Amino acid sequence: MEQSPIKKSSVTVADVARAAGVSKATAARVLGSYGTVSDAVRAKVSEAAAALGYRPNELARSMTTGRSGTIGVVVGDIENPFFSSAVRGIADVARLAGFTVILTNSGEDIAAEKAAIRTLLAKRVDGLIVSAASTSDFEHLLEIPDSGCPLVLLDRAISGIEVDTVTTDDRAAAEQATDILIRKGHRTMAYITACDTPDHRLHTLNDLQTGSVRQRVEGFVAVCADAGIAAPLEMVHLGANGREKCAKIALELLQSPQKPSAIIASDSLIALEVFKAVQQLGLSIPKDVSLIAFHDADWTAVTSPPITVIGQPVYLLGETVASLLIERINGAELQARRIVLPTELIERKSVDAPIEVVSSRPAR
Amino acid sequence: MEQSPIKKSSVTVADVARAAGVSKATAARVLGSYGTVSDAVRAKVSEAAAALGYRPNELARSMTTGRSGTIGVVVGDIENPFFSSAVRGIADVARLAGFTVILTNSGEDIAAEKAAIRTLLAKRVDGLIVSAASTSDFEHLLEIPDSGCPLVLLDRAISGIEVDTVTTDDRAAAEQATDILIRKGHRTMAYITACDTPDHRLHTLNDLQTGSVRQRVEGFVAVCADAGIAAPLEMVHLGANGREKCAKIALELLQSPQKPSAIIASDSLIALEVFKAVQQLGLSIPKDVSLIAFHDADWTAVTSPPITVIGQPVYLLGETVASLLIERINGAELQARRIVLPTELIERKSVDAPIEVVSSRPAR
DNA sequence: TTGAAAGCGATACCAT
DNA sequence: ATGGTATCGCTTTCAA
Repeated sequence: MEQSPIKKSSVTVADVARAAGVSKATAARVLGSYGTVSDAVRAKVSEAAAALGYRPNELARSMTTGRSGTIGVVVGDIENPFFSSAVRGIADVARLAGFTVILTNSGEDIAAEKAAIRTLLAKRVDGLIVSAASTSDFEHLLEIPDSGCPLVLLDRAISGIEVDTVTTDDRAAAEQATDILIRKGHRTMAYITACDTPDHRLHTLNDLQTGSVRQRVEGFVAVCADAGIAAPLEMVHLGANGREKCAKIALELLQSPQKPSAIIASDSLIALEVFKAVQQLGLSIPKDVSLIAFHDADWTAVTSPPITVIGQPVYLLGETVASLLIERINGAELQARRIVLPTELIERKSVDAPIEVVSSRPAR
Repeated sequence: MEQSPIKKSSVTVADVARAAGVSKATAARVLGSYGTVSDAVRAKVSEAAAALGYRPNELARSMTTGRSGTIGVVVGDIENPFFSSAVRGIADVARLAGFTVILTNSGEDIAAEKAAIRTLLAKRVDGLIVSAASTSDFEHLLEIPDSGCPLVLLDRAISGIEVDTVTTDDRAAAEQATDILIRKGHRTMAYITACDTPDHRLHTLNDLQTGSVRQRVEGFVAVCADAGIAAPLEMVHLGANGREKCAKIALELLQSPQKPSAIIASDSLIALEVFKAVQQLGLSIPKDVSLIAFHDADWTAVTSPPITVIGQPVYLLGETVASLLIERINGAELQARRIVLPTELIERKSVDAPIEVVSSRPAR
């Protein structure tokens, strides 16, 4: 009496081999498509496998081959369109190369990031892509290549760690944006970011733990300084993570006595909250306040006015980071590569001269 | 002469056991935290493990325990904010329960979906969440529970398959939206969806392969029929997948002699293209055309005018589907549950009466 | 509490 | 071309 093909415990190579009347080794050869087998045997085994409903156990295979066919990805927040787009790029390249993606959200929390990496390493991913939450706390990242697992950094470089890194030219982009604003006559600006410090104030550039933001603020500050604007660091506003906090910051800023005449939003989520706040207060862009946002989110083109943005090749960023990683997995032994993708300032209608130019020249 | 702790091939329980001077079994007990060990031994082993830089091999563990601690997720497109939000919900619940998520994009392609599922099953995921591309081609889905792997359907129910399913009340939502439009006096409407058929035309409701869309169109058609509107099926427009195709459809529709006075967009991506098309043609919402969109994407509140939408609890959808799956993984043996989450019509400013009401009443 | 040994499901090396 | 068998790293009886 034959067993029904639907049995709980799975069918193994041994089962198939028995059914086909060959050795385990031979059955394994055809099922795993390696080695050499005669056509006759191949047919017999395939048939038996189909009849029994054989499904390979990739875990067992991974254990002996040492490759899991999996790459781990750690990002801050998959809900952020920036990351979803990058992840899509990663996933597409990975799939084409025969890899599968394990995705984890760190929520930009360093402890969560560490835990995620530990888990991923335990699952023996063939490689790891991480968008690091901190530029200073990265010992756990160093352990990755040490344990023999290739690592590629996404969007955020870390100077103390020699691995492939793919970023966009954040500094140049920020300089360009700031420059445009200053040329228009802006002197009081605000750079809003989700980054934060314990006391929510920015004392030095070293307080900025997100690599990309650090670069941008450096650019912002440098251009401001060149223009003779005092204390540019004080124009950087931290802690805009999550809708509420973000809205609160935007609202306070726009109602403050030192209301900036222009705002640079460090991502599209922040830009959206700024936009909402402006509407809510009955102000208008760019008359009352100019706005430039990082990330050319799809909706930024349809608002009134459409928003001037720094377009980043996000999908490409994902594709590139995945490609580099896969090269490493396949054994490429080269120096660490640092790829910087260009951005593009897309001028729309959210920037204009400030209403009252507070110039340093004597009035009248 | 001791080996450096940084050796290529990984440190195993056996290595730790040797270093700690205990048996492999004992070392495994403390490293895997199971069984009973004396405190003294535990300390010794832990110490040795730390010194050697031991990292557990989850693959090996999975092979003997039969659990991989992983759940597979198959969605159409992670870049679509609908799915990113749902995936975030899934990932959060999964992480709390100690599971990790393998994410795959099907691109709504049935072959890709099948391949993904095969791979996931081979990797021995503990459970599977899929947003099925087709309501009719689902034999491959049936094999999932047959092979002993719990399956939960996300957002799209399939009548022929008895598994847990979490959806939103698409039909009711569509009825409500359609009703609002008709009450305002609209008779010529357009329902735009990414769904498609070989000839891009909708002959019968059965042509609709996406579960959720099928429900919505049923609602749309039913309410239209109730209102005495002829041939509502012809008001359903297919193939709006991808920016270009989507834009093309919107543009054609808005310039056609039978220009609809109202449009229902089946997701936020479509709504955006419609919005762009309207702007591009110099038309205005809601004067020239009314618009209602499925999915309360964040930006829909800030456009001019803000868009009336059908808010879906997407993150909750993800959380729920993950919770159900995990219950099953933990052995829950109940009948298939079909959970339908409520939606909420959020009225903003994109709906108004049509300019010229083509009524069936005699003119004047 | 601890240890010895038998799997788990594949691959891989060595014969034949 | 095929078969026998050790092996991967861990868990899990079963004894001691």
